[in-house]
Amino acid sequence: MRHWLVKSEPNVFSVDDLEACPDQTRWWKHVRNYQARNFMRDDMQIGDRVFFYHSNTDIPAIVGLAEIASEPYPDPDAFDPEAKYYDPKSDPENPRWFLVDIRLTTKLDQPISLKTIKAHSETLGDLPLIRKGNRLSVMPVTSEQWDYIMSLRAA
DNA sequence: GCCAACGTTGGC
DNA sequence: GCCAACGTTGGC
Repeated sequence: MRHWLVKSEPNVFSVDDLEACPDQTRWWKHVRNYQARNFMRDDMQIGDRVFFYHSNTDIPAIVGLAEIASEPYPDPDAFDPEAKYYDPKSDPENPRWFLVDIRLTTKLDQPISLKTIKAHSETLGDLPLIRKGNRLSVMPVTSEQWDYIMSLRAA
């Protein structure tokens, strides 16, 4: 099993929005970045655990725990000329962009803030989230990092 | 293939 | 609102 961290801007799609979805499950985000795409398309598996992170907000933080709820599948909006995320270079025969569904398992009572995570950068320094300039919207988390971050919940 | 210009991300 | 970092685009 792998672990991931996915970013979402709460004014676009928040953990509360995910919680309100049927079965707390929804497709996740129009990724248009090849590195992120490759993680989703090639490495994500049903049941993988996911940190749901709020970016670009007052207190950037991990706000929920989720899991991958579907196999990767082509992003239908990439084929729709009317859609904002239409990409004429993606076609159904050879789709360029992919989605997975995610299911919220736990909304955290006490979010784990970026500030807290950064305070442990000596241990978590390899986490792309806290590497300077990193803008990946989906990134792998090692099981050690996962456990360590979970241990910060009580702090 | 190079690289300047531009757009986006996202913390602060 | 600012700005650093980075990816993409497009002229050459």
